[in-house]
Amino acid sequence: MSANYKDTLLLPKTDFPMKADLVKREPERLAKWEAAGLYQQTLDARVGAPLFVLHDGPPFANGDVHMGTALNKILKDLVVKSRSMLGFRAPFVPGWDCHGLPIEFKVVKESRGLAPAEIRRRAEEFARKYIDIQRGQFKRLGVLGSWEQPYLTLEPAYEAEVVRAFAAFVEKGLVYQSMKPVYWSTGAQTALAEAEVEYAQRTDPAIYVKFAVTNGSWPGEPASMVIWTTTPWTLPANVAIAVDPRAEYVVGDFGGQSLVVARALVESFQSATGLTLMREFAVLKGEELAGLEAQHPFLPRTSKIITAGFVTMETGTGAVHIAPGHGKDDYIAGQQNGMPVLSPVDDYGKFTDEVGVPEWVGKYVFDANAEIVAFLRENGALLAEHKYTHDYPHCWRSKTPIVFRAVEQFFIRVEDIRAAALKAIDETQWVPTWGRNRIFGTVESRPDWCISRQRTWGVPLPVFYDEKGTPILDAAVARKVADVFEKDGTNSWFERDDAWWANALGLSAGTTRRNDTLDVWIDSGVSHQAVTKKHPELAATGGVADVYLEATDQHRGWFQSSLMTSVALTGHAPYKTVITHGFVVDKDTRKKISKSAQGTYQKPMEAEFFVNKYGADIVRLWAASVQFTDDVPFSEESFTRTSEAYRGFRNVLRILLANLHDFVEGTAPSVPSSSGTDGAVPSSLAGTTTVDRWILSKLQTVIAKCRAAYEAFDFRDVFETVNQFCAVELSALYVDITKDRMYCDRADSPRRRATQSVMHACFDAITKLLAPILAYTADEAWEFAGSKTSVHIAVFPQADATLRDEALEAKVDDWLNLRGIIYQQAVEPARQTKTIAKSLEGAVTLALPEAQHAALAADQAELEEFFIVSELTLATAAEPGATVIRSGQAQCPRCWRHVPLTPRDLCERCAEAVPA
RNA sequence: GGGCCUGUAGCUCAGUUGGUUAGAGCAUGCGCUUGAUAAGCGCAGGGUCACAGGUUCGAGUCCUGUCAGGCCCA
Repeated sequence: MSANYKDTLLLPKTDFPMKADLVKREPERLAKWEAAGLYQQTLDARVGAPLFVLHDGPPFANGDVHMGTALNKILKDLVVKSRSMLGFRAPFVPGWDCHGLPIEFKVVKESRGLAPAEIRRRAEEFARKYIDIQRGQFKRLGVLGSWEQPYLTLEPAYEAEVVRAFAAFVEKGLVYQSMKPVYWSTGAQTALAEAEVEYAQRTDPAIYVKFAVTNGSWPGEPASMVIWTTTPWTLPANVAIAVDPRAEYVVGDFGGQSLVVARALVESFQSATGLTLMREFAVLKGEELAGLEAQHPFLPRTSKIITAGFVTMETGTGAVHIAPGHGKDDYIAGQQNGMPVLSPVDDYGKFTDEVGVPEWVGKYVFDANAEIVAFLRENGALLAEHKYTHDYPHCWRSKTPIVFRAVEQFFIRVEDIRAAALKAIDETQWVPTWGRNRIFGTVESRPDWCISRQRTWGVPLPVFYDEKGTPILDAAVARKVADVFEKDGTNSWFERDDAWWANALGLSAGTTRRNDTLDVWIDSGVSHQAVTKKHPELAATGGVADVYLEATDQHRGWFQSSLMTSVALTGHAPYKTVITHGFVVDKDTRKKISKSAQGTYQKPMEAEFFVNKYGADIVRLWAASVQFTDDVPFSEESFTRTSEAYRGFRNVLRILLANLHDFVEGTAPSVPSSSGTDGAVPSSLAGTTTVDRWILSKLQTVIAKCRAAYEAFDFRDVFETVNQFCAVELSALYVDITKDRMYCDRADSPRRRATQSVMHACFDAITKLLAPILAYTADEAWEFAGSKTSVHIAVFPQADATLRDEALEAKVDDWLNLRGIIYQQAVEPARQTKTIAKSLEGAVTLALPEAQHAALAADQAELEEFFIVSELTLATAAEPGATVIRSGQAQCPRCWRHVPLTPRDLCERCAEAVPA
């Protein structure tokens, strides 16, 4: 009888393609989602459910989405989708940070000499272009959200909220004005950002100048401190001299003068000045000098000697001239020591009358250098002068040398809110936990927040000045400005004149305004007010989001700016939980792959490149498989590996679907679906065998673990858990073991139907548990399973405790150990010697200790199936062991098992399954 | 230079309060199957747990230092 029994088998059957073809299929599915309004459906499906809000930190609207940005957005999407499937109503309103220097810089670079309003129009155009590009790329990654109504920091309503927040800061007395040095272009009469500074070689006079100490008390008095500087023009602003507290300073007779010079620089000092150290009067530590005062060489005041960490022993004398109005380090040192900030220089780089020497007033500072040097020489304060060539910052537009110049800035008084901010930090949950220390440290030590910028592309600083130039810090005025902005946009600030504004706001004639803008960190920092509190679907949070999720650099950035503004406005943090992730780093070097390194980095790093090559689900699976709290290793190899794991998931879903091709839910005489949506009533486990109940028990653990992992934002654990379950429990064991019954049993045999019920439960659970991660593939499988609605509106299954059976799991663990023994000791060696080709051809003898032997005897038939062998003989022995021979029985031509055959030459089971 | 953090098989990661031959998945090699077939199954190899000290009867696990890397400051 050579009938082809293959046609009588119930082989797996499905149209779910083995080849994913994600690059082609994902866009089609995305189009379907959009047409059906899937995002809105996910919300509509949770009407009345508790609200969960992840508030989006706005990415900057320039450039393409690179892998770091993609990681961030995918992680957010994993949080949102999983919270939704955990039963929450989880709206996601994405946003963009639109103002700021990088955009202004690009716009101005393309076309110079534009009026402010024109710069702003072009900047907005630029921002909107990239918002569209990024929006498309984020959507393509499978991120669901309110993409058509995002929040943009350039929208009038948003800008108005920024100004209202400023008004509230003013009202609470947190805002004050003070001087601070900035890069200043005398050629363009504007402040510059660091990005607008370029370095060029320049030769300046380097001079050694002495300051006579007025109150020292050591041998060799009276002595003079000696400073070295390459910017003589900053000497009129000198208020202090900084020394290294731990360095040694020599008080000595240098060619007849008593001078103080750092020990380490005595030699270079001697050769530069020609003054020889004849005698040492004393040696002092820098810290011992602190507190002394020295006479300014040409102004009627003294300089205080202070200590500072930035003093080096590379050049000069170890004593550094400090002019807080002309340098960053100087400014900080001045602040720490309560020094005034002097800046006797005007917009054009000319000395003002504050300079203190009438002849110099009106002189361009770089021209004044020579006069100052000459003056010092005449007065005996100059010890030496030489030419010094160095890289000096220049204005990228006017090519003129830059001056550091203090200008009026506005600050938020951090001290007044620091304690409340620190308290708010401890009331927040930080993931990972060390995030708390990170932000606590920065908030604890941060200086006052400088919130004004001399920039064009930003929210105008709503401050007016009276005729004397005194700023009018008035909350009510600022609120009126906000109302105008909300109605007419912020360009009105630049397009209308002072008279219009004075009139509109009821200020006295002659009131003026300036073109300062607010720090962009204020923009995004008040999003908890402008977005979380205002968007209708988020409003119930009251401005406190459940989660903020950004990269670790945001501890000093957005996490902090949001915290400070929220504490200032409301007294509490704007978030309950803050999650941080690391940066994407090169797998081989472990060095970061940053957006700014894009130009020099040779390998591709735009998300689009990988999405178009591997598919969004591969990128998502990659994001879910890494420990995101650390830096995330990245390489193209990551994607080939991830693709392998993906295939594993896909093939398991496929074989389950294929085995369920003739399954009708509810007709089976056995187990419940573990679906949490349909409230399936657990029925009996009739028809099931040990292996069915085992996989069901395991499945409950998988469900419980994954739910807990999602709750803890541990997506990697979900990945590992489901991967392990699919690869080992399902693919290598359950599906393999049940092939015989699935293919060969009568279609409606209780055993086969029970198996299908179990497989259905597995498919249902795995598809849902994977849905947040494999957003496209899970939905595709769900559709092939016959669902009319998206898997993304489903909820996760609940673990069913009644299906958990630890004793049974322990029993199967024993079986698995025996399976290992059989394959290692018997089957594999027999294959090597070609005794048998596959395990089903074998007759195995398994020898066991007495007790174990007894325990197994009752399960003889199930064990043959479990081990996938035709015959199993149990024997006793001291140690477990196994042997195999080729089965002597004839092979059933249908199921290929070696078992006794009926007269029809089929085994008994097959004879029953195939009509005669 | 300071603060916070990271360093376990080729890759991605587990390793509970320090305790027997350090695990998993994937990848690799060999073999089987051809009724999940551009799939599936089995077996095997692979780690001086960054390095060096220290505490301990015993350390991947605790302490100190070094090196490499990251973020934020200076």
